[in-house]
Amino acid sequence: MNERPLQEPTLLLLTALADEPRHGYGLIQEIDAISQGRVRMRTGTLYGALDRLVQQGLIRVEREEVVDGRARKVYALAEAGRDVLAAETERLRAVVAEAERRLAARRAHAVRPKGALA
Amino acid sequence: MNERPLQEPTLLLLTALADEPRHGYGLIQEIDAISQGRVRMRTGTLYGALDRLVQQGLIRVEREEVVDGRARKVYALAEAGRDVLAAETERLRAVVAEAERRLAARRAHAVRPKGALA
DNA sequence: ACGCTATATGTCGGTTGCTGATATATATAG
DNA sequence: CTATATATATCAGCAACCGACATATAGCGT
Repeated sequence: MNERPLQEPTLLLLTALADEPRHGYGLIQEIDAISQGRVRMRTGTLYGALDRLVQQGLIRVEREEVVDGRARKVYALAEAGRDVLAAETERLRAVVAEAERRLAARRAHAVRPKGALA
Repeated sequence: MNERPLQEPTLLLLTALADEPRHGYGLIQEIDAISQGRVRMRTGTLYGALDRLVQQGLIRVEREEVVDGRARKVYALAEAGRDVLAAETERLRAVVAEAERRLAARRAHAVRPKGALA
């Protein structure tokens, strides 16, 4: 089992699956929405990651269907994936809070860029 | 310029430098503290990342000193690094909030593992 | 009929960042 | 004189991501 922290594309994938099952292409659009257009999931990342996550038991193939003549694979978050996502978000939340605290509480060490005025 | 999202070791490095300058080995201990012992930064990751971040202009070598006969390099967060860290934390905070919202608002689609009883 | 865009899945080479191991050196404690 | 803590550094290997390409159907405009 891989205990390494999730990279962002993977984190977003699990997040996009957290409320309901979706198919690959739908995930691209969903992630685009979640990130307010800042992250465009590439298909190379997507389908590789989906296979990997199924392999790891974090998600599973819910069903395969054909809609408007186009084949779809619908993925759902598995229990293990839900646990991992919950743990990961909690950890990240702590890191984010710490970073913001430090950014606010920075010292006089603070960098003064050459061109900056008082 | 690399616009890819930061991985966690890098995020923690910038966070650890956000309040005041520190030297390499001090960063290992600081990150250990920040993450409540959950992340042990390896030297292989550390010194590689420090070089890379200097190269990218996110941090800089503040000074070199000798304390108790041991040489140190003290790194400080640069303006660019501060900006990146601020942007990154803000983005992560949104993702974390979204993930938690979805985890809470999950549907009846919820996974029922094979062995589970009612 | 033809081309373009959106939908939909997939492969593959290359790059990047992290891991784990190894190396080097000084100071302190036992 | 050995072990541990402090301190920096390199390198092979690996896993995940990126970008480009491939394939196919549906629908819309011209």
